[in-house]
Amino acid sequence: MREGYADQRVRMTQALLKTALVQLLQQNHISKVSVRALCDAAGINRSTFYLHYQSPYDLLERMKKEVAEDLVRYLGEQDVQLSKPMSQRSLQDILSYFRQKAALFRCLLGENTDFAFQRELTGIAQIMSLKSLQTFDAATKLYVETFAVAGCVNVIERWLQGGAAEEPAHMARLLIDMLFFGLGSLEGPGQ
Amino acid sequence: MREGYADQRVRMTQALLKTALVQLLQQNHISKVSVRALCDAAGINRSTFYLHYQSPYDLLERMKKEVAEDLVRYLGEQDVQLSKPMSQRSLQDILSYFRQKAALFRCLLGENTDFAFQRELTGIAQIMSLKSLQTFDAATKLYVETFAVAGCVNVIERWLQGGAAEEPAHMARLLIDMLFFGLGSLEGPGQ
DNA sequence: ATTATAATAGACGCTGTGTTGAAGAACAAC
DNA sequence: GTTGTTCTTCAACACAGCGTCTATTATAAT
Repeated sequence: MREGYADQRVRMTQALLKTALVQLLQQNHISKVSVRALCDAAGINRSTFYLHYQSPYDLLERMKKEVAEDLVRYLGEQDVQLSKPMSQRSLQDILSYFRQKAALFRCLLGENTDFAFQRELTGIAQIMSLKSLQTFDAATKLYVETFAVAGCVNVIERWLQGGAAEEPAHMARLLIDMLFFGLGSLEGPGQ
Repeated sequence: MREGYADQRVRMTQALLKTALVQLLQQNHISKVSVRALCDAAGINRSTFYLHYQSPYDLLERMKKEVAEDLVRYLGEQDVQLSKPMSQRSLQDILSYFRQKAALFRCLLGENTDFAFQRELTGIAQIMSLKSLQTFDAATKLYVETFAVAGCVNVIERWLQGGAAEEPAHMARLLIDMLFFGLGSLEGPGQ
């Protein structure tokens, strides 16, 4: 069940399938990715696929889960603090991480998958939930979190789709400003 | 091609199919909705379906387009001004409209469809684009719009999923505050 | 080298697809 | 109402992909 314990062949097979899926998702929506095409692209026998996954969806979900876990681990290592006022530095770290794995995130956040990964990220944000929100009632807190995460995730997605041209520091500053001070604080072309 | 010109039978058929799709989307992801099941649920012959649509996806896309057009028409009638500081009153109108058609929007924005409708709404917002953003460079403007629309749409989605319990006025105020003044303005349980 | 396990090839019935042609029913227009 | 048109139905079609299975081969772990 767990990744690290499998034998060499298994890891190879799964890696090939993951790569193939990312590749196919550049062009087709996940719903149009057939087991056949996936296995062809991976150079894997169709029977073998079923030894590991139930469907392309299943594979995609597991990839999301892995990426999410990896992200959480990274955030832990960097000791990123979403609590208290989120520092620009922390956000910048996160953005750098995203840019580093741009192809994967672009795939998982892109239009060819579904909302699920965005929800996954929302969940992460909730776990690390902003301390400053704890004074709100539950309903409001949920709305605020949703607003913040959805806004950020979608901006990040656009940033990645556009090739992540801007520097993480620049994006971090923009996000922080919008988040904490609102559009009102942005009057005029800031910089 | 256009809806209004079709004969009575056509309108009946399409209405039945739309209702059936909304129904099926309560439980299944769009990718799992087969033409067969859709036609069974609608009480329509499978051949007939292909006379009007290419696939369940196609049907869903057209529904989204219709809803979007209807929304734009409504916004026009209400003379909603997203330009200048968006008034709470305008936003409240929009939210009331959403609540009024809650079942449909919940379906179109929910987890069983894809990002497309959210993008559609982003497009609408861009057309009515906030005047106050025109001073920004193109890239920043896109990010700001993305942030604002994604945040709002996702909050609205959660609101609808939860049964739209809060009053539109309350939600409008919350959104306006988050949008223009940021999370910093929300300290403490406001009301 | 032995053993265990993974990957392959090929076949199976099944379900859904998209199209077709002929027959029937409902409609709009007169 | 009758007429001609258009829409819907029904049954059948070849075709794609699915998910499972068995026997066989290949390869990693010990």
